[in-house]
Amino acid sequence: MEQLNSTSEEKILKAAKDVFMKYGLYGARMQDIADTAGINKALLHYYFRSKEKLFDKIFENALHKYFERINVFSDSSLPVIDQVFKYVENSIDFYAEYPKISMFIIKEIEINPELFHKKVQVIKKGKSIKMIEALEKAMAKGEIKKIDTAMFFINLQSLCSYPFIAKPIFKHSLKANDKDYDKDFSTGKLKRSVKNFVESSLSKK
Amino acid sequence: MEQLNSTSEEKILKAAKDVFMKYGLYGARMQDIADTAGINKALLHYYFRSKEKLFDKIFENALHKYFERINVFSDSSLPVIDQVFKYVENSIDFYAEYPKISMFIIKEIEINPELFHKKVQVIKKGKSIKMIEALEKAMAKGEIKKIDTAMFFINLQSLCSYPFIAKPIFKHSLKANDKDYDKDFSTGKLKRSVKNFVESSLSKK
DNA sequence: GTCTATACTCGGATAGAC
DNA sequence: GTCTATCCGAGTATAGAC
Repeated sequence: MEQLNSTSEEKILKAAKDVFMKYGLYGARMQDIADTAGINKALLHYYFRSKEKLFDKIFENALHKYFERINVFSDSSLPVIDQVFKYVENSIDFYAEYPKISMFIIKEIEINPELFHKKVQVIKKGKSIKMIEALEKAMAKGEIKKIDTAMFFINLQSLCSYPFIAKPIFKHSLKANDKDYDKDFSTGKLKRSVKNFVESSLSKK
Repeated sequence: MEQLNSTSEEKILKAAKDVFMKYGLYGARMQDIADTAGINKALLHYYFRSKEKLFDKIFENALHKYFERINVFSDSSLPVIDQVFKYVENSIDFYAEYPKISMFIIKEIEINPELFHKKVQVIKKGKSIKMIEALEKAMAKGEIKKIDTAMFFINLQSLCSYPFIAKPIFKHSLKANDKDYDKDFSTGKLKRSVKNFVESSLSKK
């Protein structure tokens, strides 16, 4: 899957992302990355010195992208529910594009929690989740139901990301072939159903 | 983490499960499994001949356990909503006990889809999901709202399993330390919130 | 910058003693 | 059944030519 109009470094990063996301740090093979990138194995070391360093780069990029998405919550003047709707749409579009990102992060945390904590501190600098803060405010003003905002957040993340993660299982369980699942399971349908969840969880009547 | 009152074979299976679930087939190391089991590397080969064969055993066990859980749906005389409630409780208890099982299966499908399909055919023999069938029936009788049952099933699985899978991320994002998360995130709270989802999705009024 | 050839380490597997 | 010692292929990394 060589990309013709890109530098070797870009090709390597793209290939490394795919291979590391599939196999993890220890499961991935440098040869596999080189083949995927369509270049020679020695070149990997020329650009990134070692497997660990290359992995580090990929992992860091993934963390950035993920936490950026998680924590965007615009301070617009819209009602908070509409803001959550917007968040849901963006999240689902995001996961449709990067279905494996959260799994990748989760797996690597399991293997190397220290690395994760170190890197996340740099990225997040102790910021708390904006959506939760906004919901707390709205709740205080009586705009929405009284809820456990952290649990709501967990539920929301679950609904938005798990369908993409577990796609291979669902595909099979629901006895649909590739085409059927991808057709049935349009992101549009998912968005509607998650929004229903938001509505019934937050709306007062 | 050697278990004193068990045979070597049992120790190996337990250790192999932990190590394979953490690192996957290619990332796992036989030495690591042997150390975890508190036995010698040669003994692994004595009992299971090869890494692949040992992995196969573990993967098969996981599939069995997982699909058994997914597909239990009692034919009791209870209203279908109560049956779904029951299903939710059992599922959450199950995932609390085996938090990594679905992730393990998903990752390995990604790496070796053929193996998965072969094994699942043996396990499932083409059976479709009982809960979905029950819901379709109830819907036809007008007992519940008109819904997309497959999407409902996906949502339900998401709500029940993702919180356990993503625990390491949530722990961090919600800025709680281990204790806090485990306290806050009681399975009781989760069960209630998922049941609310079921209620508002299915109940006619 | 990119390649081929090669050094060296790691990890799966086996032989053989007990 | 369980261990130590060892073999050998696979995988990371480097040297050096172009």
